[in-house]
Amino acid sequence: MAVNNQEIAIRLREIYQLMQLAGKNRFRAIAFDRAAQSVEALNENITDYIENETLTDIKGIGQSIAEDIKQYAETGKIEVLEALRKEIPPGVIRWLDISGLGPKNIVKIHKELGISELAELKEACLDGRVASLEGLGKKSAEKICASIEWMEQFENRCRLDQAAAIAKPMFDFLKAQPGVEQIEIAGSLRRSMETVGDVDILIAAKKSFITPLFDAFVEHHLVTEVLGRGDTKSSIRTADRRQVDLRIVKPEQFAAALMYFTGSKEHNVLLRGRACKRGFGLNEYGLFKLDEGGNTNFEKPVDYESEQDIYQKLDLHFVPPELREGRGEIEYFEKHETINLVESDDIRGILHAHSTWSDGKFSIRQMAEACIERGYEYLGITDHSLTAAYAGGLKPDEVKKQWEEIDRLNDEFETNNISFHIFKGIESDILGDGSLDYNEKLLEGFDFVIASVHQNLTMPREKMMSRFRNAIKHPAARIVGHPTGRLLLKRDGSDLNMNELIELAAEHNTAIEINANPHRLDLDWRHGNKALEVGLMSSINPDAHSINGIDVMPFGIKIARKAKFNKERILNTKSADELRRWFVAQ
DNA sequence: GCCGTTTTCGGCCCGACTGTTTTCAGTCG
Repeated sequence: MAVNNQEIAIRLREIYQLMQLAGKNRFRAIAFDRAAQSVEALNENITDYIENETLTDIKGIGQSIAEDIKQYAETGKIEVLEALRKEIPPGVIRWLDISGLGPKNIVKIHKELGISELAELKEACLDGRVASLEGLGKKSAEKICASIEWMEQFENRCRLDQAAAIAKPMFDFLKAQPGVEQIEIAGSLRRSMETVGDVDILIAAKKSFITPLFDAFVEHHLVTEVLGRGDTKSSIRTADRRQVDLRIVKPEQFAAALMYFTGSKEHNVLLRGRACKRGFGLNEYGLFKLDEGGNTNFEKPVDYESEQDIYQKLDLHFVPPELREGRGEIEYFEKHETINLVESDDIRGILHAHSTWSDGKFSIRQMAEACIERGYEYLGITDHSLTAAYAGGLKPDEVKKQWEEIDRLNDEFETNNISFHIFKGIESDILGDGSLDYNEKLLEGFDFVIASVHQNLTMPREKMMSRFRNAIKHPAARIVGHPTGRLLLKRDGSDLNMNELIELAAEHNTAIEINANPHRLDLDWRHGNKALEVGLMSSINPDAHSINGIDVMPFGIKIARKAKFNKERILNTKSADELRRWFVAQ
């Protein structure tokens, strides 16, 4: 049986979650989580390790877990996992995503109330059963209920990276089928929304190919459920409950259909209104000339070949899919040919990465070498600061030792004529009063400081703002990290006046990062217009805790584009020398 | 269950906050 790293990591993490719930030894449970993390961070394919019997070379995997992995590769099952699944009903695992509710109380509620579904839990919160349990009360029940409601809002949505991971194999598979003349991903995934509902795939094919194409689609090995099967559209669900819609249109309809199904709804409404004013009708089948009575012959669309052609007929330049949100893009592309958005090739270095000095999985050298391999010119190491004890935050004497290591590595690069530089950075906690984590003298010693909030994210808005004001005004702070602290589909971020924050940051020449981790994508792209207006600088940062963690950069770049950032306003498009100058300029 | 310049046992991320309590357990980052 062919297995991949992701799949193994998912099973190991499920064991971890179930062990927590089953009240097994905490450290034994954590061992499975650690093993899952190691497998995820692995650069090689785990099957190599299985075949060579070298699984225990992987940090965090010992004899026992190695056996479990082998068992899974051979039989598709893991004994421990199967036993745990019998003990804990699958519905209860989802409760772990409820913020404010942990394993202990989950088990208490599950056992004492005899419920195991999310909907039942919400019911029990509302009717007072949860509040009546010992150790829980009215406030706890309210908090759980609010969190469930928040989760329900996003029930059928997934993160951009999850959607992309499902779309890719489907897209590649369909593209290779006979009769496919054109194929594109449409919908919110094409627009690079941070969360995606359904994955939409659009194909242009002649009539005779339609049935075999839909057949191939619904029989794909990832499909676990066929939700619908028609002549123009079929929908399926995958094992992880994601929905994929496939539409097949006539080749001559493709451009209009792509435009229509890419959306957004708001963008489409504006386009249709614009078409109307110019004597056209626009829908998913094409662009049509209207007569004076507003009628048209739908058999005879206006000639066009691409989205670009359709935009042109509407007196617009091509609007990149990321910007089709009905937020001023029509007015802009009426006047301008292009917006010059930042591109992957513009990125020259990495500015937010952790190492084994705090909670990263790889040494500074390994992270630097991974950056060199990926063609980057520099790396800013930003481990956690003192207060982040849970993440192994650096004590002042450790900071100095880390600097020595960085100096040695930089010397080594220079001696060997490797044009690569490691910047000494830190991700300093913004403390409750907005001060940073080390004394002024130590802070001055860093090349740059990323200031991030990690604790007390739920302070009232005004308190939170005064905290950020102090941090932004701090001369050492050059970048604000993940401003709201949100975790997409899991936790709302801090309540902030983002407009004020952006203005203040621009005024103090402090950048606000676009955290490229697909769980965060924070700064939110919706603040792009304000950021553009005041000339805010940003930096697209992977917040990498492993080598693989560097490879989330494309998600950050997409969000930066969506937020209308050009190359000039992104710090890590600068050369190392330019950056050094920017860090010291106030 | 994993790991080890502390190596076959005894640790393992630890301090703060919250809500429930009346001295603390559970959760979070």
